[in-house]
Amino acid sequence: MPEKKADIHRVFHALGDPTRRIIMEKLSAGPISVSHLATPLKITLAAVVQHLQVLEESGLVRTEKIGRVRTCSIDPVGLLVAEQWIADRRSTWEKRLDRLGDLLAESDEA
Amino acid sequence: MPEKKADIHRVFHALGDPTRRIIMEKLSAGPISVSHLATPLKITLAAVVQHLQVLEESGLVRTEKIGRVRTCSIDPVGLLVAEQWIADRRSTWEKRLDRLGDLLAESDEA
DNA sequence: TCTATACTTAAGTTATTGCTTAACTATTGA
DNA sequence: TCAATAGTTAAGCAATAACTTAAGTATAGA
Repeated sequence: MPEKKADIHRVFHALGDPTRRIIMEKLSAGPISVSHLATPLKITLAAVVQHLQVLEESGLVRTEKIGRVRTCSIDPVGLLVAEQWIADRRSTWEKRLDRLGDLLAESDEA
Repeated sequence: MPEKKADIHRVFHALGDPTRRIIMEKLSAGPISVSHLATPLKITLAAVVQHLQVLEESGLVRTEKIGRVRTCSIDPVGLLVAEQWIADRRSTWEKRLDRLGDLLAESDEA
């Protein structure tokens, strides 16, 4: 069973590593096997597998093993969680600016 | 001069730390001084200052020192950079699914 | 002017991460 | 059946990151 938690902490921690972001960029173009994923990266297959574990546990990547080949693909859940957190911050921040604008407009009228 | 690079690496690395995300959450409610920011956190003021440096260098936070008080606030640039990266991945991934859907529809017609 | 406040900076320690090597399992194809 | 392929897992190492302490500077208020 795939470890899918997708809590904010796991997701942002996973995205914090540059190699894992490169993996995400590759995967957004379409599903690919572990060794094909590893080839252009200058690290060992074992290291790639470890990154994939982190990505899968955070809900950013889904994998399925058929025969001896594990195929990896984007799991939209993780990206959604991250997108949502950022949107929440921006929205709170923007609402505050709006209220500030209203207050300034009011004081202009006076 | 404030170090504002806002490259993807800096931004995601900065957001990868839970304490820094708590700082961002606090700041989205409005500007606040360094020591007010530090009070609820269970780390020293020096540690908070270090986190703020990372956040400022990544373009996620802006600070201004007036007198002896440094006031911190959200810098939307950093959040935009992160949001954009995620949106790009999702969009590429979704477009691929659409093409896949078209192909399946075509093969249904045949 | 003198003291408290609000940071700032440097140095050192500890914990976490990313990586490698190496030995292993499971599957495929000749 | 036997070798090559594809991935797994554990152990250990080295770099980085987060944090602390401690000593400093600059400003505010009495």
